[in-house]
Amino acid sequence: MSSLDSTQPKIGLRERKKQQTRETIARAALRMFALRGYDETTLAEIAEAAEVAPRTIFAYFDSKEDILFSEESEYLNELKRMLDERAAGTTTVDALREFVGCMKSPDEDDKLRKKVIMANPALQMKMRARHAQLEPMLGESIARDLGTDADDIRALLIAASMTAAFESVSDQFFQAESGGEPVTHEHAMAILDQVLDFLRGGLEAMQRG
Amino acid sequence: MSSLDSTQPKIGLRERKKQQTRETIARAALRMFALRGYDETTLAEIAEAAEVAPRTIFAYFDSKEDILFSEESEYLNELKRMLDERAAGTTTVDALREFVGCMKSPDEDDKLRKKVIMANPALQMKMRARHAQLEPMLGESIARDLGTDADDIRALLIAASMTAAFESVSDQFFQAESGGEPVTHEHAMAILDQVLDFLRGGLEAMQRG
DNA sequence: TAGCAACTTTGCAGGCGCTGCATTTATATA
DNA sequence: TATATAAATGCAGCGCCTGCAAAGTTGCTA
Repeated sequence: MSSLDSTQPKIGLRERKKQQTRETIARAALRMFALRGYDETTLAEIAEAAEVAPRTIFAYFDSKEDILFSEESEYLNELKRMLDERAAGTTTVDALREFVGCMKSPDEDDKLRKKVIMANPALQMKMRARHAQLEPMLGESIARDLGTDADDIRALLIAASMTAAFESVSDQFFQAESGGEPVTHEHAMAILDQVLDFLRGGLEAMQRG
Repeated sequence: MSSLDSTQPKIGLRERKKQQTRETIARAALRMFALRGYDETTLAEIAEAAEVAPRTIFAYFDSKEDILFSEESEYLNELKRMLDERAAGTTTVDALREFVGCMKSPDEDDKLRKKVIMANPALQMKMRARHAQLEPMLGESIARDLGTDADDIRALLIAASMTAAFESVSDQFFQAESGGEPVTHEHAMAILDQVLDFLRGGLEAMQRG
């Protein structure tokens, strides 16, 4: 171990270059999607703009779609991690609250991505499909909280409501850019708490019913 | 009007043949998907089995995916129609209740379709995406009931909950085949009513909160 | 019933996304 | 510097999908 001292070349030139190439491709693609449309941009053109061979793109992304969505998907993975590794005693709802609390507001690229997606119905559908992955994830986590199966109607309802709340919050984060008032974390939390009231009341009513 | 009497050749041979061809293609495709897998079945093979030219398939279906999903989509269209044309005074919830009440249990082809979809993660995602279309539809309808915007959190929550309920019911309709007890309309209605209790209680709690 | 108009089916050429495989080029290590 | 490892590329090819024009059907009417 004496060989690795103060300087830490742990992440060699290789890794750095890879990271850089990946980002170059993603940025080039995003720019072109925004400028000319998703369908109108070919992988060959992206490759040219990123100064790589078309074949190389597939060393970094699974598909054209993935170039656009992979970054956003990181988000979901992070949430998944938080749900899996949450401390004993904390609930799914707590984890989601914490997650929303830590959400960063969208940067320029996020906005561009959203713009590209919103300009293309097929992409909107694909985005929905990705977001929909959230629901079974939450449902499972909630079922654990409740000590029931994942197909328990209560778990499903809670998961669906929380997903809706989450979607609503992220939508508003974006819509805020285009004219609306700025959406703060407090605002997001307020919505989340409304949803919590809704859930509490709903579950109690089910118990009684 | 004297010319069109008892016999009604309204639907000519042409229309009938078209309908028949469409069905032939759909059935051939479904059989092959079930037998060999969706990805493993090419359009050329489907065309051969259906005894049409490959190019002809696209006269009837928008895409390979559409061959599998178009029939199921009819379902959603019907629901949409019911929501749009529902009598004044009846709510979205009423319309959904009626719809679930009229749902026919799945036939052999429905089951085969489900099997094909469940065997392929990508298809499952696409199915989710299609079902997700239901939610904004319901949301809009509910917002009308409530006299609010479609992005009102209450409308979103109700829509999400109802969608979850609907999904749960149709899932159970299918799962019932594979070992579980048969799921009756009464059972479905019971779930729906539970969800209604949940909604009522939740909305009241939000009001108070 | 012959012939015309409208419609359906088909073939052809080609674009695009994506993949496997082999080769070349660049980086890391001994 | 030589060698092992890994990334980038080129190439050939499959499969989905499209536009377009030709060929084949069907339905109506003179």
